[in-house]
Amino acid sequence: MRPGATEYAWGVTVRLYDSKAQALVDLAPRVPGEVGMYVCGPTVQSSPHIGHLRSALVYDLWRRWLGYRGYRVTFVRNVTDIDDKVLDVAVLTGDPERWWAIAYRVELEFTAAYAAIGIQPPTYEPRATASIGEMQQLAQRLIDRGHAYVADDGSGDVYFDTASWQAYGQLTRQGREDMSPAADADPRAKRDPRDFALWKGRKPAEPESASWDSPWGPGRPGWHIECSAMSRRYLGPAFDIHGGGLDLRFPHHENELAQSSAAGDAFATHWLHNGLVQVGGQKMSKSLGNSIFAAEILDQVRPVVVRYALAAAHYRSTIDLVDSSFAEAEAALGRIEQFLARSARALTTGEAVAPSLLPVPAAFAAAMDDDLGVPQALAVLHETVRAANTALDAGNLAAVGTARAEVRAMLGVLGLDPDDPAYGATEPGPEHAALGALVAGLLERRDAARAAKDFGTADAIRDTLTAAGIQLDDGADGTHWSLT
RNA sequence: GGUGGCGUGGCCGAGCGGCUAGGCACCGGCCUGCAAAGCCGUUUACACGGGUUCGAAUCCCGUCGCCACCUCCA
Repeated sequence: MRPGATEYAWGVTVRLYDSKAQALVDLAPRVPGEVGMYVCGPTVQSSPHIGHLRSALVYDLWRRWLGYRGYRVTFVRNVTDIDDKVLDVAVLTGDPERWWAIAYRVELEFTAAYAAIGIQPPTYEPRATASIGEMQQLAQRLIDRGHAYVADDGSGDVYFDTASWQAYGQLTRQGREDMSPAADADPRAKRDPRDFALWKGRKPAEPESASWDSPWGPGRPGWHIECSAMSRRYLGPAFDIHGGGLDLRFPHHENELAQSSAAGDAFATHWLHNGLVQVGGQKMSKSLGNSIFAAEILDQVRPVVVRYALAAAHYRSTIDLVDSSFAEAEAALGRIEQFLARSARALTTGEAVAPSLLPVPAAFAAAMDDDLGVPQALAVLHETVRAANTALDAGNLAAVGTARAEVRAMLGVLGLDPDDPAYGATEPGPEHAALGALVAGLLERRDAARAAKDFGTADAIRDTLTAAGIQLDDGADGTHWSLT
């Protein structure tokens, strides 16, 4: 247990905006000290974009913060690897039977992108295709309870009977009568357009490899029931937090809630919904062609900076990415990194403990406790850095040491420590030593030139190093260099 | 049309009737041979129009605008 953990666990109040209650509420875990959390993962049909990264990041931050607060978090994020969309993409490749190859390739892309920005792997990451039996059981339970029916057209479809569940619409506070029922393009054998598929009977044109035997004939699960079945399997019939993108509230989350409750499960106590990402004031969409894909941005911007940019805004607000967004994140994070480098040089003793085990300032904790107030928490972080820089200039090394520990603790909790191995930080190797020797030689010549007031030569050397991506810092204790 | 959410200075954001949070950026100053880094300081606000009040970003009314969902979507 980390130092001070006793003062954190269970006595503290983490508040969150519960989008079902539509209010800021105290987190009230079902089992004291433990939190079960389910988040809707991606449908692995096409490459991850920055919106996917933001969503995953939001819940990674929640999970890290709850963990810091002493909760044992069981975090489940699924992979929707069987779905209409996946099959549609497979058809385009000309080999629909191998839909699973696409799903797996895309899943690997997601995993790589998540890892790049320091998103920790979930406790469990179930694929939908591995829980088909649970999905069938849930559908059967709903049929038995009179909340679902087998289509009477011989299709093998099973639908949830929205008319049989008076609470339908409770998550998004819509009356069933208000839901525009005319929009159903493919009513099939639904009794009501608002009903939705729990099980989709296999159509002749669909790949054999995408169908499973069931009491209602061969077919595959509907999208909504996948999450109900997987959350139940890994977290139980009742758990604490269900998260997902704002765009999933309806119908996906509404349907999940309806299915699970109608089946007799208590389901999630709290609901979290993260804001979406826009680009230049516009929604990202395929038709506009303005999507920022993860691989693309990670190629252009340091991953830790991408994380900073996406984490800096409050999780419920829309992030509008503009041209300068990442440059601003780079500047803000650079300031912190500069302090880390400066303070490391000044302090002779290294840190003995990992940053994740250090305590954060109370103001930071208070901000995070209040519905994950990362913007305010970052303000505390920057204030700490400024105070520490002042202490550094004053030569107050004890204060610097304390502040540095706090800064590293805050960065650790936010997953923003640039030295974290997740960002590929490695021990300096022989290349670094060789470079250091070369730079040291140049710096000696520059020092000599400066001593002789030959600033033309001194500046030429600095320009050469700058052009090579090496930044100089003339301090009272000599000149230091770093890679920019 | 329905259901939610929201409009605070270049950006992120606090504020919940009075004491004009905070951070990042910008600009100016200090430091420096000059830079860089650091520190200090200043500027730019409460979508609009009414009203209530001694006093409103904060309360009330109206207007405008934006976003999400209602069809697959993080």
